[in-house]
Amino acid sequence: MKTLVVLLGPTAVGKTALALDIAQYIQSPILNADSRQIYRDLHIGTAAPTAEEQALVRHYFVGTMGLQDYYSAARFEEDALALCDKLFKDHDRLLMSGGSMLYIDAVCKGIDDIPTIQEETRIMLRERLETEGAETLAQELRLLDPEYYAQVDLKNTKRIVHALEVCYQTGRTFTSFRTATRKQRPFSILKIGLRRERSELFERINQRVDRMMADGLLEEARQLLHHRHENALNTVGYKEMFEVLDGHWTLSFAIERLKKNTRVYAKKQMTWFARDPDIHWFHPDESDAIKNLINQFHP
RNA sequence: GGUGUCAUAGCUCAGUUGGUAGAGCAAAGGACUGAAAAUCCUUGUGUCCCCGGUUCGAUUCCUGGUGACACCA
Repeated sequence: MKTLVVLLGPTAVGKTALALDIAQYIQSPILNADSRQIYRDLHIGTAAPTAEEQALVRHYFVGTMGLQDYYSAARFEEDALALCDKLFKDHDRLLMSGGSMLYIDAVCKGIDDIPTIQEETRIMLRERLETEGAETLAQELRLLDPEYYAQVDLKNTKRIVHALEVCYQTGRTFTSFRTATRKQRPFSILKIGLRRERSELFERINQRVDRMMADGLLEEARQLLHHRHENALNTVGYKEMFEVLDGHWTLSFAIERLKKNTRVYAKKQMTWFARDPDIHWFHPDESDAIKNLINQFHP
């Protein structure tokens, strides 16, 4: 039986270093599950694996997409499964490492099959949102998909817009695509979660932000300024630097906000992962215990 | 050493004409199915510096401490 070992945890907890260790131990490449490190040109701000680290272990899904390319959790599910299928021919165990919650769940549990929304539909809805407002769109959703309207957080405009996109493009309700069934995988999955004391994690986040600044995050953001409206750059680290480059924020204020926003992100990840009963939790220093667990794992 | 001002949430402060208190920041909790590092929701945590006094009742007024700051020596 083939096994996918999934190493997950909040940002800055120490996944990258441990992943290199584990990958070498089980002789696997690393399948990176990170919705931002997958983009080319986002090096410093996403703390992406460096060239040296990538020379030690083969990495997939790092720097493979252009900033303007459309990508999603569903695409990741598809790409990752295809890659697993291929790599399992030569490996009994593969390592996936990352912190993008929905990406990990898409691979481990599956995500509903919903048609990819075409560019025209997306643009049309975006324009209607701007001209007619969220309330009008919400009322329209009430007519087109009353069931989802009753469930959705009506203040979360993104959700409403997406549901309408699906309704328009397919002529079906968004609800009809939402099966919420857990997909079966042709391999077993072992989830290993990394966690630290909150104060310890926050201290690491602060230090990492300081290091990013020293490594030239502001300059990296300056190079990417003309791509700022791409979703790839709607990202902690770059958003704050753009405010500085616009002259809206001082650098020191931006650094404080960047640290805070990273802490909030880490908290959000922990909340998400805490709901998953399949995760085995460890401190990042417990690499021996983690290796033992991997060895003992016989599904 | 003397005089004055201040002492309230993790921080910076407001406030209570005497009925145990609230803003900002920081923080905490949560939702989540195709943009997810996205998007969205909820929450005030407190010996009001300490010992006494006055009072039905003191964080508030008074005496005395302690600490910080300022000015004078």
